[in-house]
Parts: sequence; structure tokens; C-alpha cells
Amino acid sequence: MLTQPDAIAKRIASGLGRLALALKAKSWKGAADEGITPTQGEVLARLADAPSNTRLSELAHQLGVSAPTASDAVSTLVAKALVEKRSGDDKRSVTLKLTKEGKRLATRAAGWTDFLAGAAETLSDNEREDFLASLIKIIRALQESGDISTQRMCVTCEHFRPHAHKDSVNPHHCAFIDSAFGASSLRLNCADQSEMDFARREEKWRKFVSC
Amino acid sequence: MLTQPDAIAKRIASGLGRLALALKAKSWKGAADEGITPTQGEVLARLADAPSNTRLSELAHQLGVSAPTASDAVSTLVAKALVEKRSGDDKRSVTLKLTKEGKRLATRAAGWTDFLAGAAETLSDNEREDFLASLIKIIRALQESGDISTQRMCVTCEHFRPHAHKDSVNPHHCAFIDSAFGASSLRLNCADQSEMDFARREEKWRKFVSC
DNA sequence: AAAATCATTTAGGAGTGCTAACAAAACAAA
DNA sequence: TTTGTTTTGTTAGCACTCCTAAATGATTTT
Repeated sequence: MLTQPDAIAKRIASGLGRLALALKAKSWKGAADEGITPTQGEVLARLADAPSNTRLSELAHQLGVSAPTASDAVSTLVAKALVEKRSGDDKRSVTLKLTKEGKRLATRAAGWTDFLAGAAETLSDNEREDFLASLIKIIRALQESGDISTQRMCVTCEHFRPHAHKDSVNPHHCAFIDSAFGASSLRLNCADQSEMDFARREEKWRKFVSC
Repeated sequence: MLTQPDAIAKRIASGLGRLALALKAKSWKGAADEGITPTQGEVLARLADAPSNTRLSELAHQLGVSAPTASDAVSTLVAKALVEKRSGDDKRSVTLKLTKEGKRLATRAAGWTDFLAGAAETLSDNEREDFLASLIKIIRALQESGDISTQRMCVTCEHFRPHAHKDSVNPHHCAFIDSAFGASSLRLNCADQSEMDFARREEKWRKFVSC
């Protein structure tokens, strides 16, 4: 045997760490081309994805940074006329909106992970599908353990009906758009996603993985 | 069908991006506990892993940052007595070594990705093995496309003999330690790794994936 | 109405990351 | 040898990230 083979899970963690390092490096280059920084790009991406006006505190939570850091980044973007601040119903709070130019830039900047998609293309169709499924499982596990902010995923969505159909290609069902779909269509950022409480998430998850 | 289902590869890229964001957030907490910053932690990790004395330029390349940034981080670590600088044969260059305290800290800080390993544990044994294999393929693709710095992986190593044995559990062979091993033992950071030129890498890779 | 709480900002400090400009050593050519 | 070029790393200057602690209003609780 090889000397001290780490457990597979450890090696996965290390590999993902390497990937994250590469992503971090790339995010600087990608964002610099658009005249912004990685954090600013992330803010734009989140606001572009967001279903409605987003609060500053919510944004900070999604980014995994402190409120002051988020406040800073937003201020910079406001100065660059990419984001607008408005006070919400609660006069203490601030809600954020992309400006026209902000939307344009968010769209262009969204492609900065494309080089990763290229690498994923080197997998076979089956491998790719399995990899995405496992990736979703890992992200869900991190979400449940509180290590990642809540994602708008099918597998934790109110409208998700796992294995609702006999069809082995499209076994799942989305009650929101009322149509069947398969594992390869599972989403990570659905605008129509709706949260459930812990118990219902657990139950739905068990049903999802049990087949 | 769901509205505008992205291609699977795109969703993988997006998922990995989410993961990278979580990693970035965690790296601050993890490193802060040790009294350092993420970049400094990364420097310690690389030096601990490195087979021999590492040059500053090499380190900068591995980290995917500019020379001044690496120089700064190293200076801070030298001030904290975690790293030592020595001039190499070439009097212009600097080689880096961990101090005793630096080694201790590097070991402790290496565990900051453990929460990811925990998430990976939620996969089944088969899923986990397949996931690691695909992850390695993705990392290799990024390495060949120049999007990630060279990793010391089995699959690009001089000593790697893919499918050298009939044994389906341990089909591969490492010529350095002269023993058979399987897909689940493929390494990402082997100290004994030895580079090959492009043509030989390609040939070996073809042999590896073809079975 | 006073006190506690909440959302956000300000202040201050260490660090990250860049490019540009600079030294010093090593190399190459004349 | 002398001159010019390349390589290795540092310094300088700037914008931004990230933190904690403290401050500022607005809202809720007592």
C-alpha cells in the first residue's frame, strides 16, 4: 500500500481545497477585467440572482462575511453606480437593487466560472451527472451543518416532489411549474425556491436519497 | 421541463463556486483561531507539504498570487518566527523553511478543511470513490489548461503505472514504492511525485482513462 | 417614557492583492 | 572586460477586504 493513504473523504476535502485556491486566484483576474474585485462581483451575482430586494444583513450572511465588510463593499458599488440603496419598510434597514449598469455587469461577470465548466466537460456524461448529484449532497450536508449559507436548491424546496413518477429519467416533480424532471435538472439557484422547516427538509431528503 | 435548465457542466461550475465561497469564509475563521490569516495558512501548508526548500517565486506560483503578495505574506511569517529565509545557491534567490513552531502550526492549521470531509462522509462508499475520481479528473484538466498550478498527483507522475495489474481492486502500480494500489488511494500531494513532459503525461492519461 | 434591542455605519488596524519602479546577481554579447 | 539584458526579489503606493468595538438611529419592550 501507499504510505499513509488518507481516508477518501480527507482527500476529497483536500482536492476541493485546491480547487478553491484556484477559484480564488481566478476570481481576481476575472473580476479585474470588469473593473471590480471578487467580493464586489459576488455581491452583484447575489443581487442578480435574488428573487426580490435584498437586505444588507441578508447579503452579508450569504457572503459569509461580517456586516461591516458587506456594508463597505456595497458602499463601493454604490459609488460606482452599480447598486442602489433604499431604505425598507423598517427605516433602520436598507434594501439593495442593481442599477441598469449593475445588471449588465452582473451578467457579464457571471461567466467567470466558465473555465470550471470546461474542465467538467472532460468527464463522461454519466460521470458528470453523478458528480453533480454528489456535489449537491455535499452542499446540502454543509447547509444542514451551518457551514454554508442557505442555497436555493430543489432538494430543500417546498415545491420539490422526489420520485413522484415511475419514469426513471424524470422521476421528480416540481409543484411550482408543475412538471417532471430528472437528477440532471436539479437546481442550485432557483428563483422560485421556497424554504421548509427542518423536519420537512429531513423527511423530503430521506425520500430523495432512499431510491 | 424546468425553465432554462443550464447544462450540467455549468451547474457543476456554479456548485463548486458556492463551495469555494464557503471555503473562503471558513478559511478566515479557521486561520484566526491560530492567530494567522488564510494566505499565511496556505503558505505554511505549502511549505509543510513541499519536498524540499521552496523558492519564493515557486511559492507565489503555487498560491496563484503575484510575487509581491507572496513576499509580503512571507515577511509577516518571518516576523512571527514561523518561517526562515535563506539565500540559495543563486544569491538573488531566497529559499524558505518552516521553523519548529511553524511546523507545529502548519500541522494544526492543516485541519481547517475537515468540515468538508465530514460533508463528504455523507456520501455512500461508492459515491465517495467516484466523486474523488471525478474530482481528480477535473483537477487534472485544470492543470493541463493552466488554470491551476501544478499539483503533485499520481496521475501526472513519472512513477505511476495505470492498470499495470489484473487485480480490479488495486490495478495501478507505483514504481517509486513498488507496490500496487487502487483508485481510492490516488494521491493529490505525494512528496515523491516526479513530473513528466506533456507527451508522456498525455499518453499515461489515455491509458488511465481508457479502462 | 425609559430601557433594551436591532440594522447599519463609522473607526481603526492588520492584511491582501495589484502594478510600477527598483536593486542586485547572473548571464550574454561585443 | 564592459555593456546591456534577464531573472529574483523587494519597496512603494493604492484600493479593497476583513475583523472587532463603538456609535447612531429606529423600533420594540417594559
